[in-house]
Amino acid sequence: MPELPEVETVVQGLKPLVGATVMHTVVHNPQLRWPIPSDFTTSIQNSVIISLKRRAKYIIMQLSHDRTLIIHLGMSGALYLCTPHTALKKHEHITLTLSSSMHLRYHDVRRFGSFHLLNTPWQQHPLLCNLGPEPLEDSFNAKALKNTLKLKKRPIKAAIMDQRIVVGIGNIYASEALFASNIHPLQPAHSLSLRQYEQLVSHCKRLLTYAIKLGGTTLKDFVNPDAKPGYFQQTLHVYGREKQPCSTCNTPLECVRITQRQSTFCPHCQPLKT
DNA sequence: ATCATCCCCTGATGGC
DNA sequence: TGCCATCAGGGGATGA
Repeated sequence: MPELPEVETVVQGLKPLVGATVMHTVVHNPQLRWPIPSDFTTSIQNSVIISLKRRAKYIIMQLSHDRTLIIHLGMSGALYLCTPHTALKKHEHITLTLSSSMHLRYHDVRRFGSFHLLNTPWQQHPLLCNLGPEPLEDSFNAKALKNTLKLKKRPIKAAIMDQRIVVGIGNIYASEALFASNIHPLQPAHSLSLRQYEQLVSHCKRLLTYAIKLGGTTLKDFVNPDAKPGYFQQTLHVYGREKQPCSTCNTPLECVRITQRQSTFCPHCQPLKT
């Protein structure tokens, strides 16, 4: 599934499209996370792609005439380039024909992704105006995070997966960062020491940076909607490893549900401190 | 205001 | 082999 590093990789891979014009658009299935409005195809026609960037897990495509296309890949979304002759796959919902005569296709099995075409500044959009800091920027640091969460009783794992607290940390990175920091996922956020926040922040940054670096292997395959980074297979210590021995102490890993998400942890290495 | 819970969707998986 | 139930998950909507 696309996490922050994969979205970053997709954005880098789409950079060659800057300068291209959207000649023609076909919406094969408008039923995504939010329905694509019927005027989408005419509204985006003849737009020039000015720039591409990432904010949280959103792809921000700046277009001519002060329009912005915001794409979220949801759980299973993928963007890839192909020729017009490439057969349409089952879950391809949108095709953009570009001036380079290439197709940019959106593929999304579970349709949790979204397309929004804006004519207002994207920073003001309801979905983006309350986002927390980027985890790799200096504004995400131990002191600021501890201050933000000093009165919050919710589990630390729920807090760091909250978009308003910090963006881009999904279930995998939250689980792995907490394991690396020896923090129990149910630990109330306000009860963490500054030292623990320093560990947590630094491991979040380290894991995301490492995954972005490995995203390079995804980059060359990004035309393949089924491409999965080797990162997922290789370096996970707790995610998806319930009942398997801890890589540090061999204690069987345990699993709790936090905000409807599986949260695997080592009961020995990640003690709950009361 | 703050949280936990529900829900959207499909493919993979497991039980029978 | 087929059929059904269960589950995963980002994150907005809902309700306590």
